[in-house]
Amino acid sequence: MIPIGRNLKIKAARAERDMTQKALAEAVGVSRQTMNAIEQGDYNPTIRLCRAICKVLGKSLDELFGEEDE
Amino acid sequence: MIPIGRNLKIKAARAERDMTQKALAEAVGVSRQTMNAIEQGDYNPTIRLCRAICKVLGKSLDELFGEEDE
DNA sequence: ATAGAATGTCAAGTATATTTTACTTACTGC
DNA sequence: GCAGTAAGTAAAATATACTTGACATTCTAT
Repeated sequence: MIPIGRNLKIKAARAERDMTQKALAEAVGVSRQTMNAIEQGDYNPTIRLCRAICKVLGKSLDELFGEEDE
Repeated sequence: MIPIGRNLKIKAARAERDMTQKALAEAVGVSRQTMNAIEQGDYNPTIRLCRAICKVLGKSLDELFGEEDE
C-alpha cells in the first residue's frame, strides 16, 4: 500500500547480470514476492535489505535507491 | 535487536547543521526515540526514512548509510 | 551545585515489512 | 496444443519498525 514508484533500476541491474527475481531474492535472503513487491514499488524495504541488494547487484545505494522514479 | 553498528555519520552531519536529535526527528516526521535508536544502531530504518534523513541533512544515501561502521 | 537541555534506554502498544500458500498471467520452446 | 519457467497479485500470519510515555544520564552554562 502507498505506492512509491516502480524501481526499474533494480530490474535493469538484474537484467545486466541475467538474474531472475527468484535468484536475486534467494541471494539476498528474502522471498520472491518481497523482491517483486519492491520492484513494483508496493513497499518500502529496510536499509539492510537495500544494502544486500546493492551488494549482490554490484551497485551503490544512490544508483539503485537514489531518486524516486515514476 | 540485532545491533547494526552506530551511525556516527548521522551524528556528524547533524552537528554540521547544529541540529538536535529532536529537531531532526521532527523534520523527518518520526519520534525522537526512533532517531536515537537509528544513531545507536539499534535498528534498521526503511529506505523511505533514510531518504528523508538524507534530504534534511543534505547528504546522499551512500554518504550516510553507505558502509557499516563499528 | 543547580537547572535545563540533549541524549540514552525501557516497556507496552500500533503500524507495517516480510513470509507462506496459492492462484493467475505471460513467455518460452517442444 | 502442452509443459515449464518468470513474473504479477492477494489473503492471512508473523516479525519487526516505530510510537508513546516515562525515567535516567550526561553535558553545558549559570
